[in-house]
Amino acid sequence: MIKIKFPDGAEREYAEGVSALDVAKSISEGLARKVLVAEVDGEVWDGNRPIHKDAALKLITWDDNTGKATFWHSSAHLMAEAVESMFPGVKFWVGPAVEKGFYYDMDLGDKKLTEDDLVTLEKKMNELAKANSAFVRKEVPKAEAVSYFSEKGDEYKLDLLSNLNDGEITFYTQGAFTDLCRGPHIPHTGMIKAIKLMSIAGAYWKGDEKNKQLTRIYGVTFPSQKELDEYLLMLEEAKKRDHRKLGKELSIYTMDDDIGPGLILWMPNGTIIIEELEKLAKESEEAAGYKRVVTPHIAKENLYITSGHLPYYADSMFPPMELDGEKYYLKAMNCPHHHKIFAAEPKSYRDLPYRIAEYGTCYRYEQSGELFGLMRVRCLHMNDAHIYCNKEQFAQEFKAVNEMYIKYFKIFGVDKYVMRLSLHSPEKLGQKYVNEPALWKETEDMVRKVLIETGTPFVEVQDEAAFYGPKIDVQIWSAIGREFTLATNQVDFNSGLKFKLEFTNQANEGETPLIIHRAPLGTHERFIGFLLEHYAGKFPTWLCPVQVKILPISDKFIPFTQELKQQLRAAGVRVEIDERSEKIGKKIREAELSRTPYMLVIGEKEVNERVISVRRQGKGDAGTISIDEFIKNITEEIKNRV
RNA sequence: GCCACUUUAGCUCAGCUGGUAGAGCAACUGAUUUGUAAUCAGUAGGUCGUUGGUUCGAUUCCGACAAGUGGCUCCA
Repeated sequence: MIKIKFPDGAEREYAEGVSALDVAKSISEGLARKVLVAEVDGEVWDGNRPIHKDAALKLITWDDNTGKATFWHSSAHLMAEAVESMFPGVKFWVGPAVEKGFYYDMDLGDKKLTEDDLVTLEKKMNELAKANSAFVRKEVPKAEAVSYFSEKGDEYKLDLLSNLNDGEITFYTQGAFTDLCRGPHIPHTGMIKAIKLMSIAGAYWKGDEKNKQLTRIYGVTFPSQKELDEYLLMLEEAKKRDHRKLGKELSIYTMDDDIGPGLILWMPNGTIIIEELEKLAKESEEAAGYKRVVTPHIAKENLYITSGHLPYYADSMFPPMELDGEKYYLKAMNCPHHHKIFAAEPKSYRDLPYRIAEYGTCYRYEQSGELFGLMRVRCLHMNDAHIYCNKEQFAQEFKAVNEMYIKYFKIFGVDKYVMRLSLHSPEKLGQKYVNEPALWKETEDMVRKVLIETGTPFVEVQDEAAFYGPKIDVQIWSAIGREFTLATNQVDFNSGLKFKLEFTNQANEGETPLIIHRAPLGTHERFIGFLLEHYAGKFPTWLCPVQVKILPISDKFIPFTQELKQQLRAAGVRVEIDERSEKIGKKIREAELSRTPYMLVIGEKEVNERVISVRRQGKGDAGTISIDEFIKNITEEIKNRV
């Protein structure tokens, strides 16, 4: 007999060799039907794998993320089984669970998959699922595994095997399909009740674009049809928040084939939002001691040779234009221009920290496949600034920048974001990163220290730094789940040296400043794209292109509404009148759909009593109020940016 | 840039297997003068993304290109 200890502390005795599923059954049949996998002494195990010694056991169901991941990983095997039955000779690479579902990468030779194939595959998977095939685990000696896949001519699995040792190789078989796999798996295929194959994509082997491109199929599965339906409905809902859809509906921006891909035309509504954001940025930057500068959109090649951008990023810049025997590039970043402003006049330690800011226009030749609405464009406006300081000032400056981020997030009510401390990879020094190991270590430690001291939650990631230094990226997610860097705060120990920037220190010696690159609001493009999705189009009043819509009940009341409009405009409120001879219901409907925060319904009663009836977007009738009081409230709301 | 898919009126979308196109909303005109999410009628609007090819004939079939979409790679 062995002792099994449960998470609640209870202990029960079972025969040696008992499985997690047996244990579940001893508790209840219903539970046993739900158990997908188990944790045995903290290690994830197949539910039907025998336990031979005393152990702590946790039964894992769909409610647990580990359960979902296992379910989806097993689903990937089920899909592979279906694929192999349809396309014998297919070779598989890896098929992991992802955040929502799973994929499997495979080499189908010359066969091109189409969406019709997905439908057929789905059918086949459903059929195979109903067979209730158990996932059977088998430990295999390396030599045997190698010969198995050698016979199949499967170079991909042989590649995986080359990194594994005897004793850690297991095969899993369900039905007619056997795969090299660490496991664990759910008990049997019958638990997979609802299947949806989402898309076909090309994916480079090992994620390297120099390698062969494999076919990747994405799918998602659920233990019930109901959950799949709910998930698909949720996807539909998310699409309604997509900034590309909202941007069109609310006339924020447009694009045009004759202008070019990734080039945004900001319509009047979008421009109002831009101007409000700039106003906010200018206010807070002025308060934080920044000075504003303006620099040109282009510069000579030599600037980017000095900055070191050309060797690293020439491919991401628009090709140069030749003028008077000189090459000029559209700027892809503002920093070199700003460095030249720093260098224009001699600096002493008394001038530091020297902070200059610009809503700079940058052009980046993003790969065509990378463009994505407002989130990834080729012409962008950065909320950019550079802070030149000495090492003693660094912590304070870096901290102040982080505080500005947090202040903005509060204003916009952003709570779902991750601060990512992006570090370099030592093995890529001299390639992706400037070859200054000591400076890398020093600055990375400084940044980490500031984050810890200020209690800012963050995650560390390797190989995400800028080429000139470590950075903090703020990661956010689009409505359809794609991840983006919204804002960035970077340390640069390199450009000061490259541009021979200097200030005279207290000892009357020349010293190179540290530079902080920061863009708390990222770019107009990405930030407004993000805000559209964040607010689902319902901007707070201070950001709204049209803050008040006046809706006269009939033509008779238009003179009064014009008077009202003048008063509101004089108070700095953006206001429009719907003068059409439509019924009030229609005017309200359209004002609601355009997400106008305040609607003022004006009829006979209002004109006679010189009051206004207020309706709030999404909230309905808000009662009657005096004109003065309304103006006082709304201007207060706008001023406080609530 | 790579893989897959898509492109029909301002918008959302119909249009079976080839015989040059339709709806709703929007726009315009007229009627209506309206009390908190769509008043009625009429009019106009499209070389069916561009460009080659197959065909007596292409929105429809095939190719190229462009733009967009889902991924991969990339992302200063």
